[in-house]
Amino acid sequence: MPKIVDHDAMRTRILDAALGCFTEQGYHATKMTDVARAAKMAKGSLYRYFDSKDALTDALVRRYFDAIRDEVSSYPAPPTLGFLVFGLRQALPADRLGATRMFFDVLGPGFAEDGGARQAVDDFLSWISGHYAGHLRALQAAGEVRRDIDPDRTGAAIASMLDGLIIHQALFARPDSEFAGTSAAAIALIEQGLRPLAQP
Amino acid sequence: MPKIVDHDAMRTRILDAALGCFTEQGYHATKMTDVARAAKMAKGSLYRYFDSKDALTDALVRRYFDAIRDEVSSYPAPPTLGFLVFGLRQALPADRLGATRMFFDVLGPGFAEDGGARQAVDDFLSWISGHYAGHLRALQAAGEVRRDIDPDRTGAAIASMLDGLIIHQALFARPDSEFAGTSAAAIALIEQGLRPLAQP
DNA sequence: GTTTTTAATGACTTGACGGTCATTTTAAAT
DNA sequence: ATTTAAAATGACCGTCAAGTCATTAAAAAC
Repeated sequence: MPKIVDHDAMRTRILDAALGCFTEQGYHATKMTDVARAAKMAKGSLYRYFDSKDALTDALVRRYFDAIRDEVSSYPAPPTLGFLVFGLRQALPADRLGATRMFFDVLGPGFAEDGGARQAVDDFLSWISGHYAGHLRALQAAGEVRRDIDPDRTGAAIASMLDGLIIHQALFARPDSEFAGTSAAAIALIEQGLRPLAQP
Repeated sequence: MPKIVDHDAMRTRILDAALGCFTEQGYHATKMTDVARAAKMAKGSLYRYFDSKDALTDALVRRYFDAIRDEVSSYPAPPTLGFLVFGLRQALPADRLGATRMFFDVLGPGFAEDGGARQAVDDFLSWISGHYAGHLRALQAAGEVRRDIDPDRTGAAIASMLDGLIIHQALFARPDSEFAGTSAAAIALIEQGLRPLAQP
């Protein structure tokens, strides 16, 4: 007899609306009222699905990184250094900049709290570092990558360095051509750094 | 006849107090009352020296980066690749992490505004990128760095990549030993990437 | 010591937004 | 068509902090 709705679908609808608002106007500039309007419902309804703005944000951040992880996981392991480098280039897409700026916005003021959104990003970074490390290890075995690098440390280094490029572009938007040049230089540096010295 | 105070000294005193508060409690958790207490004055007095919390923050960020710029400018140009790399290592100090976290905190919500604090950081990044580019150009001439890299793009890439390391450590504090390992791997990658190929 | 002008003060005003809840609406079941 | 329990609503509340301003304190000049 009662009215029944699809709880999960509702949460998805709200998260989609929130992502749109946050990306367009920024996280702090977005009021719960805005999210409600974007999701075509009243503010009060939001609170049936998320306990607070923080809870909503946590769910959003987690969903975002889970999706990237799933996608990246589905790629085959790179058989050569060239393929690895190709993959790194793909990790610097223009369409991730809006979300990156948003995370900057979200995480800043939240640095006091330990759980929540920050943890989700932290988890992802640990994962991607390990992911790169695995590739590096395999490529070392194949003679495609210098033997004298530490795969774990270098994997973490690559993750942080690429994120540095993304963050800077997200916050200090340069012309696309300039960003492309900077990215290319960074990738070239990493590629040369990984390449084994030619045997005389 | 009127009472006179040293306006600049007063601003410095307030900025020092604000830096302490922001670093310790975070930017958003710090209220103007807190800054006033730390500076040993009443809240109303702050507003004689800074029009708003934003204005205070802008001045603080600008002062911080100007100081780094002055310091870095005073170093002699690196005569070899080894010296350049040594300098890059110095650019990853543990004592900059608190401030970095704070800037993250400040810049996030402010991404809507264009002037102000963000501009100050932007200016600094442009400057440091150019600074590295100058070193790279000189070292290319000296045969210490590969000729086939673009100094400007690579300078910008190095600045962003190092900042990535700093930001990650600031936000997701890893044990010092781990950060040291990741940094070392990153620097090694950059060094190998810059080094000219050995002539057979 | 008196005057005069600027500096300092902190209680108060103001605006804003996250979250609540009494009321109304909806739809499933019979 | 009626019942009924859950869902939706949005006006309202409480909180909180930035910024103001009438008043008081300070010190320079004489």
